[in-house]
Amino acid sequence: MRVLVVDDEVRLARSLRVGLEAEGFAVDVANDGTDGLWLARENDYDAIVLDLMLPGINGYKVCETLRAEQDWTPILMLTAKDGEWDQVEGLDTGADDYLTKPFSFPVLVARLRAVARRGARERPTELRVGDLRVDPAARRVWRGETEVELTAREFSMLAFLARHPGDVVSKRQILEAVWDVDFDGDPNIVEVYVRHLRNKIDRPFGRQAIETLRGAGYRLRSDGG
Amino acid sequence: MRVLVVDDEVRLARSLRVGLEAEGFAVDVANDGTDGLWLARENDYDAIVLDLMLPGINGYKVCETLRAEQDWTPILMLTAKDGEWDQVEGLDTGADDYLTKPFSFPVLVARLRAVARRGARERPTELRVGDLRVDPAARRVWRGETEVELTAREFSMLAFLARHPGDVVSKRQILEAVWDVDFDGDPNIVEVYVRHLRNKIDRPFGRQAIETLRGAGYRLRSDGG
DNA sequence: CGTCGACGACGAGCACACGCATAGGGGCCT
DNA sequence: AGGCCCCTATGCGTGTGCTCGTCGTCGACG
Repeated sequence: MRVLVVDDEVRLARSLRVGLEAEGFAVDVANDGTDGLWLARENDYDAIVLDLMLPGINGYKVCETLRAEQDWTPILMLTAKDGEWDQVEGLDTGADDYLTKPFSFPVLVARLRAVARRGARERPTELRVGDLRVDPAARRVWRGETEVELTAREFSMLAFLARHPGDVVSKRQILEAVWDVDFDGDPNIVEVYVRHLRNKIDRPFGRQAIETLRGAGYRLRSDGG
Repeated sequence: MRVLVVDDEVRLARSLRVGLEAEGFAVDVANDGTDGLWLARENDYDAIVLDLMLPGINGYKVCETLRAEQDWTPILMLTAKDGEWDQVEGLDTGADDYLTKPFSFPVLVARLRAVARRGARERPTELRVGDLRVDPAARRVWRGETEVELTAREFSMLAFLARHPGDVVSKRQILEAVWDVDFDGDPNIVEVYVRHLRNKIDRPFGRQAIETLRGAGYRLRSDGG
């Protein structure tokens, strides 16, 4: 169980290292945000304990950056005063849990085990394919900076494609994912909706994100067209 | 140290009772939400372990009800699948901590001690979505500076929406959260209440906080409209 | 290099189910 | 007894999903 501790308070960091190692964790320590980010990128941790207040890059940004780079390592955020830190905000940044200082060590361990056990869940938050952004939770889509309105079916289909960027997906796969596993209508419907999608996310922007592979299926270009 | 365990899984409840008593807790057990609520009202516990999925009144509602009655007994929420339960939502309902099943017993004990030690906290939580303010504890709502009067159902529904600002919530989700997990009546009821809400928090202010997404559900604009 | 076949693109039209609106009855509490 | 709230029931408009027929285009093969 590998853990990265990012905290600038040297004494606290040290006692965390000792304590966690006694609990059987393998611990790395960084004393500022830059180092923390670097270590997090280079290694594969089971969890990261991240202080919010840091010299250089603060914990908030570190977390945000990792998530933006598709790194979903579980993060336990440490916050100094509960007043100025909004829990919701913390979790929204992409942290998996938070703890308010001062905290008791057993609680930290318990929480750490909990977030690590849950593991790096892949986040549904936002799919990015080139300059195409799909947010399944909010059911919103952007091409670059402009938002695009899609109907339920259109969205469902784009979301499916966006989950397989650069891959060829057959008509059958699309039918099963977007319609039903035992869909037996006219497969033509897929072509119709591909067209609708192209009219909304490609044509107005003079781009070509959805490619046709004759006899094989469709492919969403991973560079977004 | 008195603890109330509310869980419908009889075997789990029993082993929790045995384990916690071995740890020195005095344990009461309820097997459904109704009993749990009743026991919580009648007695003065140091903490409550509350399962989310319950027959009768679900854990979500139990928690909400207690808080509405100004009962701040620390609550540790147990959630079945981490997928369908949003941690933020759990904490905002008024729970003090949460634990995802399956969990290890020592972790449960540690967390339980932690929330109990912290004690009955005074309630801060207020949900803010744009200029819309929802106070789940006090059951009050403001649009800007003017307070809005809502009925129980209306409030429950708005609170749910406010816990997912900017996200689409399906009619099914709303039914499960606001009504019951196994609600089987006419989903039309959701539309009716959406209308009521709009009449109270949107129309008088010439705003549009609740959006309709055909075939998908509803969305509370995160800027409040 | 030309022809033919198959697959996909396209446009328009139709049906329907989804969501909106409103009214009214039943139950609970005061 | 009255009022309030919750839910059911029904009609209505419209956006959405889907069907269908035709046209265009790619690719294979002689």
